[in-house]
Amino acid sequence: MEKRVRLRFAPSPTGGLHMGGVRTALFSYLFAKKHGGDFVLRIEDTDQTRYVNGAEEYIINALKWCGIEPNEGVGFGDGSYAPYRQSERKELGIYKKYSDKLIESGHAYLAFDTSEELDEMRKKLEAAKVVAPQYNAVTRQNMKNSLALSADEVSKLIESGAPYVVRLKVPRNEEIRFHDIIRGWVTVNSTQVDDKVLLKSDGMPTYHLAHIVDDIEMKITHAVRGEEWLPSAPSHVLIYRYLGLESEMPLLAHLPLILKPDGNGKLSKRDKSGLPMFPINWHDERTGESYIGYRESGFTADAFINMLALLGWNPGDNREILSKEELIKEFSFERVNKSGAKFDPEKTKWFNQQYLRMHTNEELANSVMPLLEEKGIKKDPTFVVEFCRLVKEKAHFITEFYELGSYFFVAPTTFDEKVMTKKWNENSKSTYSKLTEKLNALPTWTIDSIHHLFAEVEPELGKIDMQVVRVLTTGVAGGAQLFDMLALIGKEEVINRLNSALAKLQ
RNA sequence: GCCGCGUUGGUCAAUCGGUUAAGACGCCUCCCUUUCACGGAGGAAUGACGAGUUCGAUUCUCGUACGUGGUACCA
Repeated sequence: MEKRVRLRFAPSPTGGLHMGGVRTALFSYLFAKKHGGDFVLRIEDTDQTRYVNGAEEYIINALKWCGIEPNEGVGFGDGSYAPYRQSERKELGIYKKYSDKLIESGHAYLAFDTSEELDEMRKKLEAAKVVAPQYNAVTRQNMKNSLALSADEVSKLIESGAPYVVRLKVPRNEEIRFHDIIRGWVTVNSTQVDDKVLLKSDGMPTYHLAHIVDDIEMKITHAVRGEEWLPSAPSHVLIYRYLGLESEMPLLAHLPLILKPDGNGKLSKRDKSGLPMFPINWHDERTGESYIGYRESGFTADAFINMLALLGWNPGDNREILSKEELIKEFSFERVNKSGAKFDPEKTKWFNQQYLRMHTNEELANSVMPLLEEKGIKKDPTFVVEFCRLVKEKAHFITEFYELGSYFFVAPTTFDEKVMTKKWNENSKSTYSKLTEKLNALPTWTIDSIHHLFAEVEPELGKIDMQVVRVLTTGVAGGAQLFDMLALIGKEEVINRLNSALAKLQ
């Protein structure tokens, strides 16, 4: 029988979840859903010194907004493998149990070196021109550990209460080969792998031990994480092997990194393109810094998710706009790229624009209404719905709607100079005054009636320049469809605007 | 420094030894439009470099360069 597919997203609550992390969660989620499996949220809070208040809650809320909802885990309801916080799981004694097992089988050992002693060792080795100083098969003989010390000395140290860590005993010069679903076979020589700390002196496991123990205990079938973990994967393979569980090891998938749009390096917390790096607003209590989110920048969650999914993955055909259901249907790790992808702000905006157009005017109005109210604008829903219809074609963000169509609500005080200097002449005032009168005489005020009036009136009044009408009524050279816009603004307001504009102009 | 991973237009990318090397974003031109957009049609722009394997390499191998990640009692 095939094992039930189970994937986990396992962030550490050391800060806001950035978009790279969201993508990792997304890919895991898509794969789990595609195979009718489980998606678990596990919180890896083993480093109490870096714990940030509010980070865990943020992660949960961010996943919720994105629609990447675990069916099991912190914030989403316990399944059969609770608890889902490593700090709580430590109380179960599971990490200790596995670490003891490794010690008993001779694959791990106790190390009493203080951090000062470790620093000293590294300095000494550097001075001796050793390029990569590390705790390993050759250096451990000169350190304070249960392999170098006599049994007597070790038990004395333990009795005296000396703090110690548990380290993995990595063999010398051995080829470690493992398979990655995205990258294929990867081979590393164990000489490059150091004796990783498994259990810290405070009794907390490190990531290396903890995630393996939990993946085993939680029956995880696929371990998905960022490429930055690739170098430590050999250590993890060794742990599974020494535990006698290599054949049950989850399939590994190391995702390519998301890189900065310009220049080099991976995405940082802020980008000069102005686009957010976080899904929703993030305020770091510890540093006092705030970061804007995609949600608050006027992105829709479906657009954000779609954009992220296509950063490092594609469905194999030309489709770029895919719903969550389609993403689930099409997703596979085989189609994930190996190389890092530069984040493209322009394309990101384009994605949101596509989704903006797909949403109905009523849906958009629901999102836009509160934003208008913040500006002190109260309009009835039918007005806002029509406003959305007229503005959405040119908007990239919901938050742009007001800015893009402020003239719907506020009469102009200045008039686009470029247009006016080019198109306004001594005859204009009389022409547009007459036009105003004609408009004022219109018995009905609809898009069609306005349109017709403009067509009819030209032989009599001469050339009417639409852009001039636009500037007189809105002040700006660009904007929504002219007749539709005039219709929505309303007869009285349009006539007022024209009159006051004409009064100001010569 | 060492080790891992990567390298197709400016960016995202398809191709799984044989193509005029798709498509998308952005950019440019034209068309549509009595305004603004949308839309449509075109255009410029690409296999890092060097060897090898092969009848044939973007595709396989090696080297170089470049990029990126790791090198903690952090994840």
